[in-house]
Amino acid sequence: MRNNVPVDAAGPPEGIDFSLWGKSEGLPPGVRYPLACHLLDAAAAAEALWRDHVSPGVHETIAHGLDTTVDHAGTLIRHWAGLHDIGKITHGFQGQDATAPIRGYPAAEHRKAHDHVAAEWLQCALPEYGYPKDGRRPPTLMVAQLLGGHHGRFHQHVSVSSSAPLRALGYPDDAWETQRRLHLAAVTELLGHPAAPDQIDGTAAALVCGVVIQADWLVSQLSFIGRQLAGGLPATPGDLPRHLHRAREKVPALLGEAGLGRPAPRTGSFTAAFPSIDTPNGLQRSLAEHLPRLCEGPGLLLVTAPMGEGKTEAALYAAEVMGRAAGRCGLYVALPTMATADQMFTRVTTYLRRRNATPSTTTLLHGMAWLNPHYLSQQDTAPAEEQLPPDNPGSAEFRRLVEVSEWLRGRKRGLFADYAVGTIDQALMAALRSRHNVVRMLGLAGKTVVIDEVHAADSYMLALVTRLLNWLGRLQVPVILLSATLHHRTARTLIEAYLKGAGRRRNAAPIPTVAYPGWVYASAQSPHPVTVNPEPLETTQRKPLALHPREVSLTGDDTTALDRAIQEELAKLVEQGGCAAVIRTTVAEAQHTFHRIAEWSARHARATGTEPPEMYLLHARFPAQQRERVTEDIVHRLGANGAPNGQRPRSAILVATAIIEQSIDIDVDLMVSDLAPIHLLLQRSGRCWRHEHRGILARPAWATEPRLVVLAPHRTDAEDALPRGWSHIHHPSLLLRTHNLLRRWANQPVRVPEDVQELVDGMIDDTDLNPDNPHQDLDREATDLAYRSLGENAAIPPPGRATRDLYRLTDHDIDEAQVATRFGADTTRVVCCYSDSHGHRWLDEALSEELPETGELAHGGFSTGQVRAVLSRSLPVPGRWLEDHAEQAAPPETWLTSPHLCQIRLLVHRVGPDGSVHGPQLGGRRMYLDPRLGLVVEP
DNA sequence: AAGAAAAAAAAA
Repeated sequence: MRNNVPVDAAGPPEGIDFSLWGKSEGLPPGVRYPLACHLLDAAAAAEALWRDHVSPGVHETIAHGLDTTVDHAGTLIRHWAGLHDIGKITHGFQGQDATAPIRGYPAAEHRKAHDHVAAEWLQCALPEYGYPKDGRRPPTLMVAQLLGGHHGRFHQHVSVSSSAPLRALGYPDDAWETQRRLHLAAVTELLGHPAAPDQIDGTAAALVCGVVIQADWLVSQLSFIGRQLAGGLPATPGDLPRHLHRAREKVPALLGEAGLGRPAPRTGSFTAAFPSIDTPNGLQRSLAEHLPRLCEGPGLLLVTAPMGEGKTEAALYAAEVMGRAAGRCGLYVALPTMATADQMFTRVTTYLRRRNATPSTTTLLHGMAWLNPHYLSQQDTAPAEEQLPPDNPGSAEFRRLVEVSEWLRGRKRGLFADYAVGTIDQALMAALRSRHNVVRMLGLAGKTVVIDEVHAADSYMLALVTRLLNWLGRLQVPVILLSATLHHRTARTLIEAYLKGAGRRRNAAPIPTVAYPGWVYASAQSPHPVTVNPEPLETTQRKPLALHPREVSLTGDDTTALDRAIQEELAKLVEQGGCAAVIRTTVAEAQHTFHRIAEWSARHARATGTEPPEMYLLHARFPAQQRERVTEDIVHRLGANGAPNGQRPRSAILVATAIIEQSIDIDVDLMVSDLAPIHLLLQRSGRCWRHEHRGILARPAWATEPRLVVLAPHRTDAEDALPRGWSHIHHPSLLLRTHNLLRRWANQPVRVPEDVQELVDGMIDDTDLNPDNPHQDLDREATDLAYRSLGENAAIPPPGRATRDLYRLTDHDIDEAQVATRFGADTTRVVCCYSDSHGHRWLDEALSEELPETGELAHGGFSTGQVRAVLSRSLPVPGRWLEDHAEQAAPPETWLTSPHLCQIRLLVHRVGPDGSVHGPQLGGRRMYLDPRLGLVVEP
């Protein structure tokens, strides 16, 4: 470390110009907040964040990356935070405020954004303060770049080889330059001129940038600046120490209001964490017995087990053990969908409430979180809350312990809460080359990251998960992965990515194969031992599953044979009672089958003198509210609670798309499904006799075993036996392979979980499964590879390559649309509205509720109620459908001002004077919102 | 030509 800091220790230098401002927006006319004050505020905030908020484990990681002690790292970070806006001392920036002309400074052409100026100027100025500019990882470059990135995007290094580099870059030796140097000197002096580090690791620099941004966001709040202004501003440089002192006094309260604390470790046994579980099951016992001994620092835990084996509780317990061992006691639970995230939020908050005696913050993170009634801020309190029992997440008492500050509800800040639950996308955005990704990475760094249902990720998303694990391993963040079915190679790839980030050598011993069901624990600390559960896991006894392929013609306009096949499977149900689900591949097929089965079952019931079965239809193309209602209904009638309460129908048939594959807790006596890849079929079969082990259901006599009938084509050798649309949903290679696999297993019941891994691995690896179409397998592999490389391209580079240059973390020489957490998601949300003969538009067919065209809030803004009324009727359609019909589908112009409404499009239905309804014709498609079927599309 | 489900998008 160097110590040649050229600053006079006698006090801050004279001549600082307090009319140079740092903040003016939102302040009263003519009032501007001096830059020097803002810089010291940010330094004070960074200091407090480091002291009171950053996790002990993150302290270590950053200090290690700066090759110094935790204390010295803190001094450096507060110093750097105090320099972040130094680029505002330019004619370009100061001239922005037209109300105050600049006096005594030369004009300049120079118009670079102030963050860019910081990056350039500091690169030249820091060496005078002892920052090395040569070597493998010159700290000068790293610090300049990380401060230049405080708006969320990094700038490229400039080459500064000329003898007068600053002049060459457009910073001549003028009054501006004098002020920049004075500010730099004053801030450095006031913050104790810490010695420059010898080297800086890029991943640590990324986290430090996150801290600087967090500090800047905190002290840029108008309420805080207002308080600082009210306390009086410094008049001379001699007043600056007092300003810093005042900022230091105020900042802890600022962190408190924002909800930024440090979660306390949760300690105790499994039974203490889950008092409602009398006897932990095999998985939970195994982890409780072995994990505490294995965890001596950070690591990765992968758990593979079928649904219903208590994986969530096991993960929450493991997170306590692993978080404590790694000094990161926060928690992020990531799920594949918004619906599953909502459910998990309730479970996790209930658990945390039991585990935390002191108030803590928990956020729910996804695009529609604000619609969740359990996730309200203190401001919009539900009036009925007082009557709720204290255990209900909506109750006042509950919220006192699980609180969310307004600040944490702001964009991109939710991961700074102690605990968070949300979509996997929210975690993946930390690993995307998108703006402010370092803010998210910092949020994750202080937590144990749990990713539930990893199997739900496609190859694009898996590439992003892999890169994220790479970084989390490097940053020593504990990770827990949960999966129902996972190809063994995928499991290995994920573990390797984490360990590689943690520094594992390529030639290290191979990762042992994961047994199913089972768990693997990989230590992030050298020599990176990997442990597989020592004894086989005891699992819930399940009856073997009969997987029965039923071959029938699936192509062509005539569906008689197909309809009849389904009817034959369901005949006994109609006659004797029972519940079944039929899963079709496309929405149109589900609508068609629903229609046919409803007609037939009514007829057949009449003929046999029984009650017709209740019919349900579920797919994504229903208005949101209706979809939710149907879902609730199904779970209520066919779920675990229906049986004991007498809610289970005598007979019922649910027709659905793959939408019921995830997150719907129902139990059917029989399932019929279109052909799909085996891991998805197994996932679906999880709803067959799901609650059998609880012994709460009386099965009809015809249902002697859990049975999944798979509707498959006659032939297994050619693609044209499959309906054309299917190939866009599942690769034909996987469908034909699965079909052959099913034929092989047709007379042999599938034991769950024992046979699952063999089936899942076999579908991909067995060379005999698709002998006639080698080109098809190649095509699938090529497609997978393409998706994977698209994911890798959208992701930040691996931590090793980021160590020398942060630019690649956020550069935008790739298309914005390519930087997404999901690939090819071209979805538009539409609302079906109804236009009467006068051209008035309504939200309902009965013309009783108007389409909101003007906002009812003060400045024409739309109220939550109005937004909710529209969004609750919205449904997703492929964007392509609306492509050439912008005008026809255009929403009211006033919607463009609302971030929630501006993306919504309209499907205008005309209502005639006689009440007849006509849906819109968009190009070759006629659409109509059918009250029973959802959005029907006719070609 | 044709299509499950899934998420997100404003910061100082």
